[in-house]
Amino acid sequence: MADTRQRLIDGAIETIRRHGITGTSARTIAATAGVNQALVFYHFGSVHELLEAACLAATEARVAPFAARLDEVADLRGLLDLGRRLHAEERSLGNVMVLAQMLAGAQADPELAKATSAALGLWIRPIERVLDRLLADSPVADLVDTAGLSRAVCAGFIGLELFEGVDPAGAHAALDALERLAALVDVVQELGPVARRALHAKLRKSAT
Amino acid sequence: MADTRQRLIDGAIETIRRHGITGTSARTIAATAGVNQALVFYHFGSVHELLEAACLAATEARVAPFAARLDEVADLRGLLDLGRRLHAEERSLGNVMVLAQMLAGAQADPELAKATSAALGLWIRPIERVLDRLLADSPVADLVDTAGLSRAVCAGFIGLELFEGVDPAGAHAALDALERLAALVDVVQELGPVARRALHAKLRKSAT
DNA sequence: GTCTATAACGAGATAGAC
DNA sequence: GTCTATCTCGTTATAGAC
Repeated sequence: MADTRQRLIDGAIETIRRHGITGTSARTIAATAGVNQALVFYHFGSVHELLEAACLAATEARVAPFAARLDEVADLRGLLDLGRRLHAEERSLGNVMVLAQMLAGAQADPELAKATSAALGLWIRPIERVLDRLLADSPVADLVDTAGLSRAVCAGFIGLELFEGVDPAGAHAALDALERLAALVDVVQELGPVARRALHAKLRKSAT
Repeated sequence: MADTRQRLIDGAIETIRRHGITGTSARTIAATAGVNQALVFYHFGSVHELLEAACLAATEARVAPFAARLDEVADLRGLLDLGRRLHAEERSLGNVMVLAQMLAGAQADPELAKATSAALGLWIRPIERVLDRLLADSPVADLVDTAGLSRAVCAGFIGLELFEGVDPAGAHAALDALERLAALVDVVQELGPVARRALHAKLRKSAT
């Protein structure tokens, strides 16, 4: 059957989610997928290459519906709402956890690093686009780097996901705190023209 | 010698930094430490327990001088400067990387999770203290949760550290973007009383 | 394409000499 | 306290039957 490839990809993702990168091997993946261990090497050549393929495929599948919802966001408040919903969904569907584990494994492995970076890019690009759109006419527009900010958001999600694994209550408090901080930017956006100009001048001065 | 324990602890940290959690074993640790592999089990009982001890010891050693410097910070701008210096130092000394790897391994392992959470607490508590101190008389004081914010900062550092392993330029851009965002809070802090009251009222309204 | 069998090796852990 | 030797198991990967 041609869907053995797919079963292996799904099995790889599920194994990373359940046992982490340290508990992921050709045997554990094959057991999860319900296929023979040797098929990992027949179809993908190595565990490595299977992980790379699985990481990219799973991320693509997860980003696609998210990107569509991003395009419907009208303001920063809506973006925060979407972010919280996404975070809740990720706790069960778990693509962020997979990326975090891949990222950990990639630190000492240039090949994994390349694949993981590509997968991360799938999240980063749509987030950067929506930030560009929403901050276009903001008083902080020319002082905020959306390319950097989108990467910071992704890094934050990953850090929080790992944090949640060892301290769920702490991670929840952290997310709440970040939302309130982001609300600050939202409030600044809605300030009157006088306040905006004052703030703008101050920001310019402090941006050196 | 009694310093074999210490050599193993140092070797464990160095091994995690060099080979990640996936490349860390009794054998690789012993090789790095220059001692016999069996001594891991004689001194610590298991690789697991060695990792827990090493993680806590290394974090304590790294946090102690940092906590002293935190107490000397006078304002938010100074805190940001210290954060950037810390980040640069961490790239070479690497305690954050160790924590990130431990965190990844802890996701599927309750015992490691407990030790890692304890080590993270060593970073979180002094950060929370300085945030409490600096934001005490800020217009956003009662709208910012310093407990959550300190955890978000730590999670962010860890996410950025992992990010840097696969995309150094992107991680750098992310850090810059975050600093500019934090500067926004700093600017708000220095607003005049009229603007502060206006902002405060808006924040209150939007905090529901 | 899928299976069994197996090679070659590294893992955690222990026993026992020194 | 440190070493060698060893046990048992899981790991990647391949060879070859079907």
